[in-house]
Amino acid sequence: MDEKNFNEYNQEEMTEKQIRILEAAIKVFSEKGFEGSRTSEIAKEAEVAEGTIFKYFRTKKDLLLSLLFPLSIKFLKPFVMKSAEEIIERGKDKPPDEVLRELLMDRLKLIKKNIPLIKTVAIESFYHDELLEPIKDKIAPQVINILDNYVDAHKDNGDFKDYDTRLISRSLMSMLMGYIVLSSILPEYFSLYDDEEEIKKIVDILLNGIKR
Amino acid sequence: MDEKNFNEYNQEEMTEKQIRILEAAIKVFSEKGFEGSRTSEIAKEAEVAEGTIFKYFRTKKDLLLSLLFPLSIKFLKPFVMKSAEEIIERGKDKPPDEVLRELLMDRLKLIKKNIPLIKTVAIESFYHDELLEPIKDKIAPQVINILDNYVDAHKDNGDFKDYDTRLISRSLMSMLMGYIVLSSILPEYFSLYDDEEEIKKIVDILLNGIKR
Amino acid sequence: MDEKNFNEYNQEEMTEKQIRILEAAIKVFSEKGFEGSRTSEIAKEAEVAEGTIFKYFRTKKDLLLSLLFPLSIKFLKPFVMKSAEEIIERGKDKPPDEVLRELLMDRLKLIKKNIPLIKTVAIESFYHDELLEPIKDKIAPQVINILDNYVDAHKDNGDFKDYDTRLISRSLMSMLMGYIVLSSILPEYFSLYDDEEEIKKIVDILLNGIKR
Amino acid sequence: MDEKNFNEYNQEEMTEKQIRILEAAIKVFSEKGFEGSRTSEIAKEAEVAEGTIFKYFRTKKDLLLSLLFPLSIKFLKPFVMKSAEEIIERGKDKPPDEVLRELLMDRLKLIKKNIPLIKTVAIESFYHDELLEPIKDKIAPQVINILDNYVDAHKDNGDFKDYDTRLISRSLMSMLMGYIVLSSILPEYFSLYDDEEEIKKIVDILLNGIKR
DNA sequence: TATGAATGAGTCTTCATTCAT
DNA sequence: CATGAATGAAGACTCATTCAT
Repeated sequence: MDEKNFNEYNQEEMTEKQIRILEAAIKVFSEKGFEGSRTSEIAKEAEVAEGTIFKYFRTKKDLLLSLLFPLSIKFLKPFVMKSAEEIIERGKDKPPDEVLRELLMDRLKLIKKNIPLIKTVAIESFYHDELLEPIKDKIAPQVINILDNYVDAHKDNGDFKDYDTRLISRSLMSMLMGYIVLSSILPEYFSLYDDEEEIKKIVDILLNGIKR
Repeated sequence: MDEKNFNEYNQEEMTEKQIRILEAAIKVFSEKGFEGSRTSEIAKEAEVAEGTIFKYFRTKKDLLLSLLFPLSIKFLKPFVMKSAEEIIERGKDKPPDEVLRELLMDRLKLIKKNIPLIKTVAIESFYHDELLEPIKDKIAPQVINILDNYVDAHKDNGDFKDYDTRLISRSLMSMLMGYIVLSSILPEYFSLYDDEEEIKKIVDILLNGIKR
Repeated sequence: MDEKNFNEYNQEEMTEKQIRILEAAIKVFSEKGFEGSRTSEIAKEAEVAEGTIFKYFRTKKDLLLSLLFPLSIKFLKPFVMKSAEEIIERGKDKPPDEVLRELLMDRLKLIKKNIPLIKTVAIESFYHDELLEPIKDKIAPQVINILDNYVDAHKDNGDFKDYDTRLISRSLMSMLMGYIVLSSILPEYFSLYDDEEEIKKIVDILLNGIKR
Repeated sequence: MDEKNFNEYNQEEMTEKQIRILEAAIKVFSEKGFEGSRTSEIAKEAEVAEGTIFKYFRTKKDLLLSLLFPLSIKFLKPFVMKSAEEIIERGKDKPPDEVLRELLMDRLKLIKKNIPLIKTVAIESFYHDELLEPIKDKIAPQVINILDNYVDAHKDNGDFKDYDTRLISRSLMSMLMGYIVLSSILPEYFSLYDDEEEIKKIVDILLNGIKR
């Protein structure tokens, strides 16, 4: 990274070895944290020599910042593709709860497939501004924009109440994140049903509230 | 810590210097992460010699584990004191939305006052089982128990629907956590109103949902 | 060392750098003692970076324990090779005093060439059981066995009196060690003649005693 | 010590606490070596506060050098008192082997009672010239002088052969030291009989040799 | 006089990074 | 390109020594 911003990586010029290193880094970083990880362990995990890492990534920090690339590839791309339009399009002939369930279920699966990557980027962004900035500037806007569009569409067609759009978007994210985080850290307390059932109840509460 | 479990620390046998070190550790750990923090910096922050840290805390890791003590003191004690009974008691002559607002507002203030401590313990518990265990065994049960009691009381008197108690508790936590985390990381997107107003809307959504 | 016992080192798999470190360690340890030595000084003496030491020897203690290898190589191997048989063989056509002189002279030269190594291992074995054990189990038995064989042969052919074999072996060692130690620490008192002459007199006393 | 030479200590101006510290130091030094010993452990052993040690001995090194005082008190004084004259006096009406046995037995007991002190001073004198010098200049001459006198007396009256006096003295020391050191380090090999019997055989060999 | 809390210089050891092969 | 031996700066931790009480 460094001078190049992470978009420049979008060219699929990554060698197989480079990808292996990046994936090893995701694994090790997510298990030990960035500072707690050793380049030697990443090298072993990637089955390359330690020196090879530094052929592709100038520093260990570079390796961390480069995680933004797989993050946007794996996470953002499908997010964007299955975009608001599509969801709303299909939503026209379905009740809003069903659409919302589909949407959250889809995101849940996507997140669960990429927990180590997301966990690492999320946590390390607290400590490294160089990581936080691109998230703020590139990734968050896209995610938020899609959610906002979805919410706006439902507000427009009268499905949702007239809350601030962003408040509703945040509520969706909160409920999904809360489920993922709490049920994974404290499964004995918070892992109640299977994902399908959980999402159903979450959507129910989100739409109708808990008050009788 | 060592052999004693953290409850044994409840005796206020801490010297002023020990407290200063612990507070410096909270500050530095929360800014740099545990592994990224230097004992030299903690010493400077606490205005003690580096060696003094190790008089009180045998290792740097010990210092981390000792954060469980202020966590339970600062965070759990008032949580327990303003207990379910009190809340429900006062709740009898008030509408449930007002009670819930008070409850969340109170927790929000408490959390916001202790962000660095909570952030550190939360994040580092991913990487240090010795930290996770006491949280799972001692702290989480107490917090969850109080919430559950509150929710059960409202279910019993017909205020809340008949969802699984734990699901409702989790929803309360999710919405509060989601607000705190998202509005602090991405304030330009998610810091919408002042805390008072935010809590009001969060409670409104929780109770009544977003569906028109 | 670690799990492997020191015999496994017998493969000459040592790099030149490893040997240089070991020799530097012998020098510095013998001058300052193990605890009084600094790894930084050993590194300088070996002309390697301090970190390099720890590539080959996991800890400073490991470096000490590894001295057993050169000790058995340099000291035991020739001891064993010029073995009892050879000495006795040659002894057949020579008077016993001449043979004993040759034997002690030979050992004296060997010891004097390796004073720093022997001194270090001897002294540090007081303080480190991991060092003492292999000496007791591997090295001492071999040395003693050779001496015993030599003594027994002379007892058998009537040269020596019928003392306990081990008593005679010990007397040989005592007289040699006593000479080496006393004449090196207090040369002004105990360095009387040259080695050749000293050994001659020592053998004379050992064989015939001091009583007129 | 430092400026004062160790004779100045001869004034029995030592407090009970000072003595306790010195004895604790002997114990700990002999078990761990000087550099391997901690002043904290010596303080605990002496049942005084750590700071108290430094009231009496300016530095840890001072504590080591001060061992010369008990060494000369405990070891030299009786050596000198039961002096050559006395031994020779009594020796007049006894055969020389009996006298030698008594002499060595007496020294053996004295040494065995003070092993930790002697071991420490002996070993540390390799590494600290400040310790070696007084030994060379004050202690060794006295011990050697007594031995020499004893040997000379026996040479004069025709008991001993006409070897160099110092050579005979050294042989006595070597045989005694060799027995003590070897039978304590490798008792399974070299601890053959009880002290009385050992000394008898040692004297026998010294006087008459091993040759038939 | 005796204490022991506090100090900080000094130690071993780790680990990201370099570079000759 | 890839390697991995070598580096040395930096870190956690120790411990002799000081000093206020």
